[in-house]
Amino acid sequence: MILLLYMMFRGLNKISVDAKGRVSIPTKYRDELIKISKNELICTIDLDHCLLLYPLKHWLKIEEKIMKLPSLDNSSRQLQRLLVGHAVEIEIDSSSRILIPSELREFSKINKEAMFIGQGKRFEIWDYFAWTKSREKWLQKEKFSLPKDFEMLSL
Amino acid sequence: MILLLYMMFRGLNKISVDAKGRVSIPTKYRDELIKISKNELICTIDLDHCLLLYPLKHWLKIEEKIMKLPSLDNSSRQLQRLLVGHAVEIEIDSSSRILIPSELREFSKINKEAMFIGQGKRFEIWDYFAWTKSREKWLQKEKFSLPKDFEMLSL
DNA sequence: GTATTGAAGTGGTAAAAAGTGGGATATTTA
DNA sequence: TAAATATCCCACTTTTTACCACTTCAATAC
Repeated sequence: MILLLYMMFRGLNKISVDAKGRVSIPTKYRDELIKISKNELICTIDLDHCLLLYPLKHWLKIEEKIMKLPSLDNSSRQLQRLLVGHAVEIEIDSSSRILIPSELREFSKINKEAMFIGQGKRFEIWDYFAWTKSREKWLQKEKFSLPKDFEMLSL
Repeated sequence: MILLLYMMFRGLNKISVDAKGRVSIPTKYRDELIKISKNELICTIDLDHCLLLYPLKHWLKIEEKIMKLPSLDNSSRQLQRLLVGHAVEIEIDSSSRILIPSELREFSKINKEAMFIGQGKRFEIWDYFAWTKSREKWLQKEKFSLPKDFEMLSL
């Protein structure tokens, strides 16, 4: 694997979920993920009904931002309840698997097959079917409406 | 559990309420909660019809802020009556349970099943059904409108 | 092509821990 | 003092977790 100073996760893997809700971390991420997270991970939900997997250290920065939002503002409270409210500490077991808590599995509809997606400093975990269906939708690109500042984004 | 200098509570647990109105504190929070609160807790109501559970020490700061609001302002008086007016001291019993006062149970519609949610320095306790219903609503994310400064919040 | 080795993936079991309910005792309140 | 409520303690059930073992796949050597 190519080594970088600031490691970014990328790419996607189809993975299977066993009866207890365990998924094994794709091999190519294992060593790096354990190293940078010290096996302290946070899993939480995303507004798009998938799950987010963060190294704890990185999560804490996000959590801090979220919890500083004003307590009497409705949207802020909602975001706090959704993201922080669902955040669970998890760790990689001796077989390089993580156990996805049943609440999060239920929320994300993850059942037997999932998609594990590198997204920079975090991963997303999708129910496989939900992933393919969502992707189709995203590819109808007329539905894109990027914030103003990014309309000229050069890819 | 992962130890931090400034511990934040996060995550959620479904808990059952027994006939006496007791709920057991999820294990992962117990030690930390007893430690930082010295088993002096305050339970009060939230504007969203759930309950709030604070370590006394932290509650006192909030109470002070609320009571400093101008007495002749209607909203302030309302907030004072609601939050300070409903605040009750409670403690964790020898079985790591708390007894939710019947008035608060009644207010929050908490009956047999509840959701216990970590929210930074405090917890929220919801009736299970009310929680799931509210969550659905929050997830319709087009309804989100965060304060200006946070619109570009990078997760 | 086949055998061997090792790593990775998968599934299961058993021990431990946590959650739950209920009875008995104590305390408060009317 | 009686009734209602709160508290403590024990026991049962369910869930969780750690550990083990088997299968499958891939790479290498013969």
